[in-house]
Amino acid sequence: MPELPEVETIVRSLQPRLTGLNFVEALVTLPKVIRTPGADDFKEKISGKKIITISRRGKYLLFHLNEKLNLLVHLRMTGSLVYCSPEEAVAKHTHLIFSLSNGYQLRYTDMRQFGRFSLLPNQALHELAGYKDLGPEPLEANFTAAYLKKELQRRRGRLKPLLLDQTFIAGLGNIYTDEALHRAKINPERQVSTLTPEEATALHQAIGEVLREGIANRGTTVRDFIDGNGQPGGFQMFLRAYGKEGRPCHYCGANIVRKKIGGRSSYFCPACQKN
DNA sequence: ATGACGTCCTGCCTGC
DNA sequence: TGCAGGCAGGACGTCA
Repeated sequence: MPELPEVETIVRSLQPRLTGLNFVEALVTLPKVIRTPGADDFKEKISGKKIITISRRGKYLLFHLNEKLNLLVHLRMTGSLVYCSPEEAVAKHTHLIFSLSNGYQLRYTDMRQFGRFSLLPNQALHELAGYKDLGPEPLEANFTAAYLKKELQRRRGRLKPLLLDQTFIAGLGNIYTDEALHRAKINPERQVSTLTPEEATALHQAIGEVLREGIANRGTTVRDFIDGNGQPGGFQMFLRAYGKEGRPCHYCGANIVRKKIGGRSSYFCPACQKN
């Protein structure tokens, strides 16, 4: 599931391949993946547009095109965007194929069909539900420990669901949230209001660490994730909590447990991360 | 306003 | 062995 480090990895792998190329044509075989405008409009409007650059915001990929247009992509759970030769066999669950001006293709494959594409002018982008209310980027300088402390004070409820809330922090998903909480030694069910300043500082530190290490290792491939060249990531080798049910804790050796919190599987050490 | 829950979707895993 | 059913999960809509 592409979270911030995986999306960043995709951006970095596609950027040198796609910058300066034009979209020639879009072949849409599953129209519902086009969120806005309609699939027909989408195909017509994207044809001939030039890719100026590619960036990331939270878990969104953003293709900046000429004529002030943006192609916004959210890969959700199982989506992938791969740059390849038109001669390569088309993978199962491929729903969208862009032909590029150098003869290559950019293909969108998504087993669960949850991913979505939007083609929007600059202004409409910042009015789009889900995008407009994104919280701060956790690797940007303005996401400080002091900021996190202050924001935690005005929120209620359990910590983990809050960290997954994209309007609170943009880009964290289930994997990196569990890893950050484990490193900070904070229980995912802790009531937000009970966090001490020291814990908030530790959490801030841990979030930065796991995201930076995730990016340095080109993302986490538990099952599906591949980058823009079709290559898996490497951070799964370094996971300490996520998916480690029954395995010894990196810090104390106690068995990692799994528990549903807010409808999501959460992995944590019951000894290090006491509630 | 806020939190909880259902929805989308397919492949994999479990249990009979 | 084969099949049915449950589970996984990000974001968003709906409901309380």
